[in-house]
Amino acid sequence: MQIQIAEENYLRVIFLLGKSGSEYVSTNAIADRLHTKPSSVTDMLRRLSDKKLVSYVKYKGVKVNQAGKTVALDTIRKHRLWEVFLVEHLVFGWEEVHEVAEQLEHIQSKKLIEKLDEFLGFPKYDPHGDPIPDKLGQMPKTQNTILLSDQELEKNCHLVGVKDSSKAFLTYLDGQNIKLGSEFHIKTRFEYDGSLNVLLDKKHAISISQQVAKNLLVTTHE
Amino acid sequence: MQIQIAEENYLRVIFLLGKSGSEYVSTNAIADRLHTKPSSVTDMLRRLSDKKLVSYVKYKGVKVNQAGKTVALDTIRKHRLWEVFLVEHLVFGWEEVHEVAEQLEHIQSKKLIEKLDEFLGFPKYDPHGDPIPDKLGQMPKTQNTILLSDQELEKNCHLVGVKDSSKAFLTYLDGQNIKLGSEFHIKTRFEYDGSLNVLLDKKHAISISQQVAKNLLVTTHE
DNA sequence: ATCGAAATTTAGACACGCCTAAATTTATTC
DNA sequence: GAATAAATTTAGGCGTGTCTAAATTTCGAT
Repeated sequence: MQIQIAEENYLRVIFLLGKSGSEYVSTNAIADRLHTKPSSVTDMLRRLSDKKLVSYVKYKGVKVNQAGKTVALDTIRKHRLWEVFLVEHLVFGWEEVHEVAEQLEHIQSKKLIEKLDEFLGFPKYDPHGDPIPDKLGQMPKTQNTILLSDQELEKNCHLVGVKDSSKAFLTYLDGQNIKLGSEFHIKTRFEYDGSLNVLLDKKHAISISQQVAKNLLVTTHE
Repeated sequence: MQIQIAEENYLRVIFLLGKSGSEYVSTNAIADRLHTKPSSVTDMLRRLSDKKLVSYVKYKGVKVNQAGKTVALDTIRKHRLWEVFLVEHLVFGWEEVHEVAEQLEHIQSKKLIEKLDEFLGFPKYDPHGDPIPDKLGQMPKTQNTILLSDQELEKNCHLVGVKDSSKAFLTYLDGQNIKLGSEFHIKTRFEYDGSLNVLLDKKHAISISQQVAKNLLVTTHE
């Protein structure tokens, strides 16, 4: 059974929106994410259901099943490995890679992806800190992380990921000189709006809104 | 006007089969090269003709026109740059790269291809010795080359390209330890069948059939 | 110049993946 | 619990790209 490019895209998104396939995902959520219409999504869900890649319950939602999860993880692996390539070797910014990786992830060649993995030095995380499944679909053990908004005052921690990978958010972080690995040290937390005064990389004193702090994943301990 | 992936493929093949667009190409030739049926080719030629990318004369053949040539050259550029990447950085054999490059060539991102070109060091030739157009569609000046079958006896020359890039031929060359840059020195030419006794890379005495020699492009002088 | 073979095109069909508009189901609110 | 709003599905249609079978055109040989 041949799996089409669009099908791979849907499976990846259903898997991710459904928290690794554990929850049902709504038609509208998928349509938003893929920039298509809900009716198109319904069409595709019927097809994926016919191919036994998802569990689809009309009017309720959809979930990947075992076969669909395998395809989704494989697609995510390819997507994230290409993102690493683009950032580390072609000098793309982390806010630019998603669109291109969305095309590259559909190249069909087992050998290509294994060689790429090797070329990249078997990376465990992509440029946004998201984990890269291995060739068997196993995710690396996730580090102990908390949101910067939940971090205590006067402790050091490092950025290991972002919850929001939108271009807008990543561009904002670029502007503030915040990147993966950056060190944060919270000096003040304002109860009024939850915003923080932070010392970034021991050098820059900056202010961070709660909205932003809730999308930054940092190490729990120094 | 949006150009589809399949259309890019057809244009590339029409351009190449028609000697850089200078000759009309037959429906069957295209069908063979793309592994489709002649009737499918006819359908596509009508579409490409409607889009003014080719000159198509029913029952006679098809030729790329100026607009089509631009698309073809751009596609060839992408195809050959990816081939260089696969061979130089991912350690693919030159006989393996065509299929994968045929997928990669359709990734749409101007920035990607310019960054890739830079990463590769602006190569002028692909792993088969074929020239890579620059971003304006200009081909590098071709070196003075002749076929090994036309080379004189007792002269040194080097392999700079192959006329036949089929997997079968390239695999044969691999087996004989013949690669781009290999040095040839013809010791004997047998008039009977045109086969050659050759000293390869100053080390190996091998015999080469006329059929093979007619597909090897070598430098004219040492 | 004509007959038969080969090449090519036409006709009709189908899978994929998307759309709009209308109908249906589910959720919410009074 | 009936009315309205929101979410979802159905119906019907369209462009892309392929196919098989049948019709047409061109080419080659006598």
